[in-house]
Amino acid sequence: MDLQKIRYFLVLAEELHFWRTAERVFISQSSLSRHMQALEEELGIRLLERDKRNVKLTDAGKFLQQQWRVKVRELDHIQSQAKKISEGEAGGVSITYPGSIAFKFLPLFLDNLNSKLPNLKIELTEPNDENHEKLLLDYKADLAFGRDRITNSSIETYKLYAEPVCLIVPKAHWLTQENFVSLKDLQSERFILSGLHQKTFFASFLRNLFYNYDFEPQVLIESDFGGMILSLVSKGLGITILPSSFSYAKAENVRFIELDEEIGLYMNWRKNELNKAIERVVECGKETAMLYSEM
Amino acid sequence: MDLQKIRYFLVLAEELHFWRTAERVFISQSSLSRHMQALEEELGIRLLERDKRNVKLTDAGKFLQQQWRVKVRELDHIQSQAKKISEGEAGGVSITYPGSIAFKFLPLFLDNLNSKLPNLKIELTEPNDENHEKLLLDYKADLAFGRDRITNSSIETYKLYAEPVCLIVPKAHWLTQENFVSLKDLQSERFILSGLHQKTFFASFLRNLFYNYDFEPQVLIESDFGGMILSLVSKGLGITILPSSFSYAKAENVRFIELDEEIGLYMNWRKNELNKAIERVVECGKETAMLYSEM
DNA sequence: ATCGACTAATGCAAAAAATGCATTATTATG
DNA sequence: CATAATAATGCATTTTTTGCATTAGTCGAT
Repeated sequence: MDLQKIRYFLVLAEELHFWRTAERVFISQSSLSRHMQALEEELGIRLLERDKRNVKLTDAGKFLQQQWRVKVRELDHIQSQAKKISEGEAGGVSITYPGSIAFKFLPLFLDNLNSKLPNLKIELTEPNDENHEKLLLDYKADLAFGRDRITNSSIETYKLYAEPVCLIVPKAHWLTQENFVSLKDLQSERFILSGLHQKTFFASFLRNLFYNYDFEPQVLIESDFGGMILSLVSKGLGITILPSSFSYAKAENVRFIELDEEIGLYMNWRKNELNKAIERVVECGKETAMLYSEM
Repeated sequence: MDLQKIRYFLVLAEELHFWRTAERVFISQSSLSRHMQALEEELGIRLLERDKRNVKLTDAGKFLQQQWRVKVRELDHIQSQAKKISEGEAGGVSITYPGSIAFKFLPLFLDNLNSKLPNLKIELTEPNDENHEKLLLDYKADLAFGRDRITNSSIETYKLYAEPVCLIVPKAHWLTQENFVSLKDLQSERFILSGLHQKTFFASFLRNLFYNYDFEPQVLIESDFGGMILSLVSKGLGITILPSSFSYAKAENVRFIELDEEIGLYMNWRKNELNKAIERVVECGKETAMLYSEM
């Protein structure tokens, strides 16, 4: 069975019109017609109800449209992943990262990486839901920087460094590193936090933090995007808690106050990976962490 | 890209020998050789390292073997599901069920179903892990009988009936329906239970039960298979708790003592299902439940 | 070093499949 | 009833696939 036929079918299932479809896929109407006949024949399944004027999908056709659409995408994705493996250091890796490292560690890392493997194509994404584990296992990502260690037997993990978590207040705020005693004193403050209800590691870290200090913060605004939070704080709309990495974001009019708590940065990637470029990228990550820690 | 080529590749990736592979797939060696060349060409990916004497997979080849193997299976499965839809009431449905209903409700249901839809092919499985939800969503099952209601927006659920949960003891045991007061009196008894650590609904039901009566049972033996548990009880190896349905299993030498707790039986299936036979099967299930309740 | 056995690739001719044009057959519309 | 629309089909042409026979490397035994 030819995948091409399936692709044609998927277009036809959208268009429901042989001529337009034929045009869209650059073959003649007659060829398309015969492709569809052949496909139905091969499967032994009626896919289309044709009267001489209209085309519509049978139930089985609708089902196969839904299912095939997904699988064809997956097959394409698999192929592009295989290509990356095939091309090794001239290929590519796709990397996910938390927003906090975008200002210092990540640029340092990319710079380092680029000088070591100048031909490697790099694809960066900052995932919203931080489900790194799934992204790695589905080959949507090859290397995931994250705030937590993934515990999965087919994923390798490495701690790069730890950094303090900071309370961030507007410059004009009464609180300073010197007069800061405990989070408990901030019960009446308004917080801007990244979605506490979320399942990300940082969200659960925060929940836990407030739980330990035994109070519920007044959350004024929620945002997943650290840069946004920072800018709201600088506008005096509230205070927040973020990893100290954000101090490199050059936000104006804010003050960072270090807490006792620390948060780690981890690097996660698939074990037994066939894409050999990734090993090199991992090495480079470890090296960058050294560099970073010494700065 | 022809799926057939991929199938050939998967065989070749196992055999690593063109002649043997060609024989296994009933084509000539030359044809196979050219198929593999064409496949590599199309993908732009080297799959095989050939010297004149040996064949082995490249890294990309290994990757594609792993991934394609899965996807090809999935595509086949999709196709067979489409076939069932296409054939309607002359097609088939696959049904999962918990062991407890195998003695009375299920035979009644199947009998009823068979008289209503005599051409329908039925595939029965008793899943170990009871992850009905996933089975339904992956189209591994079309209708799932289970002890819990699945709450998923694309799954429809219907309560068939509720039945008491029973304590089951050997005939010679001192405990009877009359002298039974509370589970608490059974702290010193030895239990044979279905794996309490499991994630099945019945396991969590049991955990909850013991939690409410505020004691931890002494679990002597664990088994997932109700029939086995029953036979162990009849041999005097311990006592157990199971849905009262098991009383239809005609186990010798055991006594059932009804508890106050009840447990339901639910029927779950996909919403907006294209396989029209399933609607009829569902109806039939509801009808059977009426019948069953009146008996 | 030489020979023979083994194995993947290739030249070639025959067979099969796909393609597009022109045409047909059917149906909806005015 | 004429017309426009549209999917299927006959047919000649082109492209692809197939298997046989052969070639060309490679390994191992002598």
